[in-house]
Amino acid sequence: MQENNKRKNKEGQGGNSLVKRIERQLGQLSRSEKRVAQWIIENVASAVDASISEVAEATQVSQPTVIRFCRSMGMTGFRDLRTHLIAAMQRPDNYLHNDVAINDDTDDAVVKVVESSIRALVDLRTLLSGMPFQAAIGKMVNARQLIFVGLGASGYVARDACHKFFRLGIPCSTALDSQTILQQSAIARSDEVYVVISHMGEWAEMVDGMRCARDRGATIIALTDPVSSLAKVATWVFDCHPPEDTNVFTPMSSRLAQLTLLDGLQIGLALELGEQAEENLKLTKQALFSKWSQDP
Amino acid sequence: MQENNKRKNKEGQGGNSLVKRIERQLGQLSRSEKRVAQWIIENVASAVDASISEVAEATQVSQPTVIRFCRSMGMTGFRDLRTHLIAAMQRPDNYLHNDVAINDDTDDAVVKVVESSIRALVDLRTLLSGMPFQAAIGKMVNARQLIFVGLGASGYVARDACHKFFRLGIPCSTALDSQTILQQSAIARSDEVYVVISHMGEWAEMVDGMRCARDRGATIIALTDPVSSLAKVATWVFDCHPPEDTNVFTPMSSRLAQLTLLDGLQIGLALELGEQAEENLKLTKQALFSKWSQDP
DNA sequence: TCTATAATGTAATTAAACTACATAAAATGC
DNA sequence: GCATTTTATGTAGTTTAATTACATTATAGA
Repeated sequence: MQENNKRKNKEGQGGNSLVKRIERQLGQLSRSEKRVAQWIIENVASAVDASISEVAEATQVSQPTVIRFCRSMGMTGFRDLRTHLIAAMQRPDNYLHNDVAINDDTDDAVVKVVESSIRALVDLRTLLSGMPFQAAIGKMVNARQLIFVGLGASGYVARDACHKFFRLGIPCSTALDSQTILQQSAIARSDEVYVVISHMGEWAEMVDGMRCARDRGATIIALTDPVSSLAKVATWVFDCHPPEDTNVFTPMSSRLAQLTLLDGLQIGLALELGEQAEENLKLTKQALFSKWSQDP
Repeated sequence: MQENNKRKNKEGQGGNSLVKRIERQLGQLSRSEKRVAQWIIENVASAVDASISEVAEATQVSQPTVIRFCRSMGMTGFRDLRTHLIAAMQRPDNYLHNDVAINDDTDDAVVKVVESSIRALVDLRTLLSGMPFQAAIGKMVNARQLIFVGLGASGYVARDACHKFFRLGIPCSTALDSQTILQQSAIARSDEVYVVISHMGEWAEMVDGMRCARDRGATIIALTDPVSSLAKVATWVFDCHPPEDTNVFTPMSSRLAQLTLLDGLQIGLALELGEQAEENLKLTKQALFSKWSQDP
C-alpha cells in the first residue's frame, strides 16, 4: 500500500502528461478503445468528472471496454485513470479551446468558458517577451499622474487598474467617456502617462484625444490591437488583440489578459519604485484587514 | 497580525493550499471531524488513494462522519475531496516560485504574475464541479431584476458583471457601497436575485443587508469564502476563497476567477433563456461594431 | 469453411459512496 | 437539577460505481 503510493506520485510529477501518452498509444488500441481514447482527449475536462458509466455512454461502448482501455494505458483501473487525469489537468497546456454551442448543457458551457479563459492567459504568456514593460515602467516611475482610459466594457478594466495603481501612492485618475477623454487630453502634460485600454483601438474620439495628449508630450501606453489607429498614436503598445469571434456566446476572455497585463505593470512598477511603494501596499492592505481580523 | 501563518509551516511533506485550508478550519470542526482532518493533514499522500472506509477505519470514526467532514470543507462529498487532494498534491510547494520577490527583475516578475493568474483559473477549473450553476441560473431565469453587490475592489467585478448581464436584456443594477446595499436590501423582493462578490465575506453591513434581503425572500448568490458569514446567509455559494497571501507583491488573481465564474453564469443563463437572449447579445454587439466597421 | 484468437458485450458481483433515521452527548432554559 | 432542545455521531440500508466472469461476435489464417 505504501509502495504503490510512491510510485504514483513519481509518475504524476514526471515529465509528459497523460493526455500525450494516450495520443501516442492511439495506434495500438482496438477500435472501441480508440473511441474512448479519442473522447477523453477531446473532453479531458468533462472526463475528469465523469463516472465509468458516463464515459461508456458518451462513447457508445460497454463499461468493461472502458476499463480495458484504462488497463491498456497501464493504469490499474478507472479510478486510477481518473487520478492521473486530474493530475494532468493541473498542467495548463492540456486545455484546448472549444466554443460554447447553443445546445450545450450548463456544465459543459461553464467548463468551456473557464478553459477559454485559461487559453487566453496561456497565449498571453507566450506574447510577454515582445512587450515593452521596461520602457513603459520607466515612464511611469517619473510620472506626475497616471490616467487610465477606457470606454464601455474596457472602462471597467481601466477602473480596476486605477484602483490597483493608486495603492502604490501615485496620483491616478480615470477617463471613461469621450467628453472626459477629450478634456483631459486637452490639458495633458509631458510628465503624465496615459494607459489606454481598447479592444480594437478605433473609436475616433479616443484616438483623437490620445493624439492630442501625445502632441502635448504625454506618454501613451496602449493595450490594444497593434494594427489599430490607436496603436499608431501610442508611445508604447501592448499587443492585446481579441480573437476573431463569430460566436455570441464567447465571453471576452481578452479582458482577463488585459487585467493580468496591468497586474504585471503594477507589480513591475512597485519593484521599480522600491521600499516606498512596498510600504504603501502594505498599509492599504492592513487598512482593510485590521477592521475585522483584530477583534475577537 | 500576519503571525499566525508562520505556525503552519511545520509539516514537512505536503504544504499545499487544500491542506492549509483544512488547517485553517480545524477550530470550527467537531471532535470526530477534527480527527479526520488531522489524519488527512498528516497522511496526505495515503489519503489521496484511500477509500472512504479506509479513512473511517484509520481515524476510528464512522463513514458518514468522513462525508460530513468533506461537506464541512465545502466539498460536495468524498469523491470531490479526493479530486481536490489529488490536484493539490500536484504542486507540493513550488507555489513559492510564483511569488514575486523584491529583487526580481521586471520580466521575471511579469512572468510570475501571469503564471499565478493561470494558476488561479486552473484552480477554479477543479472547483467547478461542486458549484451550483444549475440552481443559480434557475433562479436568475425568473428574476425580475439582478442586483450585483461588491465593495472596494470587488465593486469593479460587480460592475463588470452588471455590464455583462444587462446585455441579455434583463434589468440589472449594482450596489457598491454600504448605504446603497442596506437601502436596496430593505426593499428586496422574492423575485429578485442578488449576486454578491466578496473575498472574505465578513463585512458586517454587507452581511446584514444580505440577511435582510434573504429574509424578505430574495435569492442571494454569493461568490465568497464558503466558511464566511456571508456564505451562511447566502442561498447559493460559489467557492471563491483567495489564497492566503503574505506577500504584498501578489496581485489579487482571485478576482480573475470571479470574473470568469460570472462569465460562466452569464453564458449559462443565456443558453437557458434561449433565442431571445441570443438575439439581444447579437444586437448589443452589432450596436458597437456598426459604428465604424460599416463606413468605408 | 472451419478453427483459433482477439474484441466486445451481458449480466452478476463486489465495493464504494451516500442517505435516512436512531441514538447519544452536550448545551440551554427553567 | 431536571426537562428540552440542539448538536454530534453511529447503524443500517440504498444507490451508484467499479469490476469480474463468462458469453457472444467478429476477424484472420489454414
